[in-house]
Amino acid sequence: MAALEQADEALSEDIGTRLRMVRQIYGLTQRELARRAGVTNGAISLIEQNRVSPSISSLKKILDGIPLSLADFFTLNFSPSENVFYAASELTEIAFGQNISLRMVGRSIKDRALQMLYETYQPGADTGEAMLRHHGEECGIVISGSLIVTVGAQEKELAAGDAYYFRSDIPHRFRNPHAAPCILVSANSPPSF
Amino acid sequence: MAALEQADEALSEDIGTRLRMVRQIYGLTQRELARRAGVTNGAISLIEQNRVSPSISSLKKILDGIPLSLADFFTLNFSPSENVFYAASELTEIAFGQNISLRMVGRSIKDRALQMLYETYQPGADTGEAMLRHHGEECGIVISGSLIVTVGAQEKELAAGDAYYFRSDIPHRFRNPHAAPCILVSANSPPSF
DNA sequence: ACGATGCGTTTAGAATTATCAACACTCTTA
DNA sequence: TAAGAGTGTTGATAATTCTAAACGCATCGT
Repeated sequence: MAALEQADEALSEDIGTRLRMVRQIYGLTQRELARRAGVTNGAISLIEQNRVSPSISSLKKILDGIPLSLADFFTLNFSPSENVFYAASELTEIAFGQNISLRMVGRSIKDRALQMLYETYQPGADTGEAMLRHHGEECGIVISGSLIVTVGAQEKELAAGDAYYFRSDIPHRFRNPHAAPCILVSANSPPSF
Repeated sequence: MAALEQADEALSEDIGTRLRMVRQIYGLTQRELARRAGVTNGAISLIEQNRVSPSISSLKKILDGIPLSLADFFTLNFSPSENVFYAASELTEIAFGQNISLRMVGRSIKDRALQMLYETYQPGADTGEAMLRHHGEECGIVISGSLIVTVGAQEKELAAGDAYYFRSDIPHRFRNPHAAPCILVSANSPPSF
């Protein structure tokens, strides 16, 4: 995990760091990767420390053990800045009215295809009669409390554990007429904000 | 020129053939590339014959002499199947109403995006021996007169109706050594000015 | 015809990289 | 705490790659 803290500027030409990152991202030890690739663990150690510059054939053998192509190895962005895990406190809050809290997962990620929100609807919260519409698709699942969801002509009260999935360009609305708050986790693609 | 006839299936893992193709496409000899890269011509010869598997450091030094990044070297498609030259008869006609004829250059080329220029080359005009290079792709078609076009190691005299399409970072040159002016319609992407 | 020039290839030896086995270190577990 | 299995690192040696200089073969100009 420690190596994942490395700066990503190193990735461009620092083959050793790049290999180490890739290996760790794939959850392999030097010995396990060496065994799969048919090379020695020492060789991988030396390469990762940039004490040698591997031949293409060696590097290819190693990457085959992951497996990963040479093109992908040099092309892909293995930057650790794209975190996998986010603590609850790391979700970024997005203002949306007074009674509604939207907390986004992985706000800093660029060029993504998916957006996930942790939504809290206080009693009386309502996205409004002027139904929401945008491109893409979205889905969600109610965690606690209950919520009335309107999609086009359909309307349903969803309780904890219930879920939905619809095309976002169908007009939709969320409201919580109950005394208890409602918590919902939703995802939509592509991101709407 | 002969090596350009190689099949493109060879490109995937055959580093030697891939290097030779790239070198020839860029119009360099083994010795010239070796001089630029700071390696010996013998090394390049051995690599191109796949008699050795170069170290990353060596390969990088060589590619720096072109110049070309490792990522591009493994990623880019240098397949000769993407023709550079198209005879007038090879332009594909696209129907567009009754009075309009559209003749497209390089119909088979995928994933492109470009913009177009109308160019006139007076007698003696020459973009110069210090070959042009920039990012993107460009193509063109000669309207009247004729023009000598050099792209990497390839050179051809294009007459009215003939055309070209190539990646702009391959050094290129246009000249009109004739007595009559030459009119050319060209397109490039992204726009260089 | 001829030498001069330029091309890719080849070979012996210097330089670099990979292997094998041992080492130091951190965990886990008895 | 001590044994055992896990990890990454290191040193001597074997294997591979790179260099330097020559070779054979074309092409060009005189």
